[in-house]
Amino acid sequence: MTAAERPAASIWLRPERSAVGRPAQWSRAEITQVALRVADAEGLDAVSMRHVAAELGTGAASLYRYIETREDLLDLMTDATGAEYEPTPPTGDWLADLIAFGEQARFIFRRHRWLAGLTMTRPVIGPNGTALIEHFLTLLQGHPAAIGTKMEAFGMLNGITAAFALQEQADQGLQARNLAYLGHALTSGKHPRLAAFLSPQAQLPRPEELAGHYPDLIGRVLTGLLGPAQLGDSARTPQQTDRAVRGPACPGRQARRLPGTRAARKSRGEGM
Amino acid sequence: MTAAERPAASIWLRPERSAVGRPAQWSRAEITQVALRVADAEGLDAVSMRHVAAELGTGAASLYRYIETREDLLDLMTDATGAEYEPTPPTGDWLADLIAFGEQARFIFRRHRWLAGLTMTRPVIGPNGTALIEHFLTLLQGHPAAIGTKMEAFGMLNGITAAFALQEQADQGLQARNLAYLGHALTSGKHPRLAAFLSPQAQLPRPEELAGHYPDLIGRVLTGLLGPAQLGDSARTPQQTDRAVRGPACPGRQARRLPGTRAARKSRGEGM
DNA sequence: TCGATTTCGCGAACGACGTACGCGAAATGC
DNA sequence: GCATTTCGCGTACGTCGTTCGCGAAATCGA
Repeated sequence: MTAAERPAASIWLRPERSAVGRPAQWSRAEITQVALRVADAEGLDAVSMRHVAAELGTGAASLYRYIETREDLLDLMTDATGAEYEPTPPTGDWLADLIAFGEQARFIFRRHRWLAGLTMTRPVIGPNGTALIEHFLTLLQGHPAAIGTKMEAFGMLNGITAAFALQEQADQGLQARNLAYLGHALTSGKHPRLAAFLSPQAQLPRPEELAGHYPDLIGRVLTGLLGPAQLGDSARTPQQTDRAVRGPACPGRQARRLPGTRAARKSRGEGM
Repeated sequence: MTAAERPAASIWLRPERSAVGRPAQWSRAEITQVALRVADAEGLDAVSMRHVAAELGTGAASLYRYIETREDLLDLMTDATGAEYEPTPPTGDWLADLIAFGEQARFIFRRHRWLAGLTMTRPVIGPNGTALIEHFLTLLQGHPAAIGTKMEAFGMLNGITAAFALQEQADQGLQARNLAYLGHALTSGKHPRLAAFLSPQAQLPRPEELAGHYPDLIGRVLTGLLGPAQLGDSARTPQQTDRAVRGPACPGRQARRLPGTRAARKSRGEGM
């Protein structure tokens, strides 16, 4: 009880089980898998201590031998999804590699509809997240940008991909409500331009089109952060302050160079 | 009871109060304001029916005369923040206008730290949101893109801005935990590239730098969706399928230039 | 002015939640 | 075999969102 009160380190820094005494019946990994199944099937709200415990055939209190809080469980779930990435060796075209990386993230977000919201609100880094960052940096191996800039790019890649996923999977009922309200609001006649959107036959739901924009958009963002892709990148001296590579983008403002930064945290799997 | 059971339309489509009977003591707007204060001061979790009711000097049950569920209250809060935008007339440079629009959103997200996460997970459209979309479309007045594409751009602008805000305001304690774990993970020696990030002296959070990237990034995204900005846009025939305007999907190389963003606005003498 | 009617205020209660406590059971090390 | 250590988990506490039902307060029609 000495100091274990408030701070409580990341769950991956706390020992899972001890060598002595009665051996545990399950493992964090098993519990995490059960929680993942529940979340995928019934949503994140269904991941309650009681529900997960019941799925294991026991009571809620038992779980507290494995985790200290429900948030620990969510952290484990988030990081667990990071294991679903299939790392691919760099091809020499870093931008294409990064886009492919993002596409994988998109599929994972689709597989676990609760994940995007969780990673946005609770970005957590565990073993899989760490490996993912390392892999991301491998894809950028030889790119001249500063390491801080690369981390920033990693964060933006994840953030925007999550935003994209959330847009794709917006709740059906909610969307219908919004549409219904819009339809009503238009009767006031105060929204002529919006009216043009709802007047013809519904052209709202067409997810494939949105999805088709992803590679382009994410490519633009990454180009903005890391500079235009060129195969000769690896020939240039790595580990410098990168800004020279970038296009001007917002010319009025910043022509400044800020030396190495820290920037993005937000690993791959993280949670709400 | 006939059909009012499950669907329950958007709260703005449900009557606030009736003309007959005992008049209500408060209004939805007043309750919303109280909830906003609570959320800003103590976070979204503190916005419980009991807490908000206590703030009004009453019991939790009373609130149910005004809203049907807590989510209604959250919806009201979300839409209420939409009133904080200060609409500005179009300057002729739509990209600059949209970036300024996004910057306003960023400030609002900063003012209400609970808002970004909420809009991502529960995108809701009420009166203020409707007006906001209308204003957004006004800024794109004359742009040749199809209306559906413009709506898509609206969604991406909001989503990415929220992702940006969430990145900026990532929980301090969580970040420290992540850093602590990373430090530990590096001892395995399996993450050489990541090690390069943590090895030098601490590069602590530098939010201004991240913030400085916002106009550039959002500009690139919007350009990707809507095509490069050109002042002559309004001269072209509006309301067509836009695809011709767009650049190639994956800008592998190609020297792209984004036209001025801020300068044009200033020359027209606009308030933000 | 006076019921009839309609709505409001809200105390009390229900079920589900996260979590703490404590004890008997089960395994280990000596 | 015994002391030690951990595990399983029933029970309980406090908080949450929400429902019920009743007395109070207002409006409406006459």
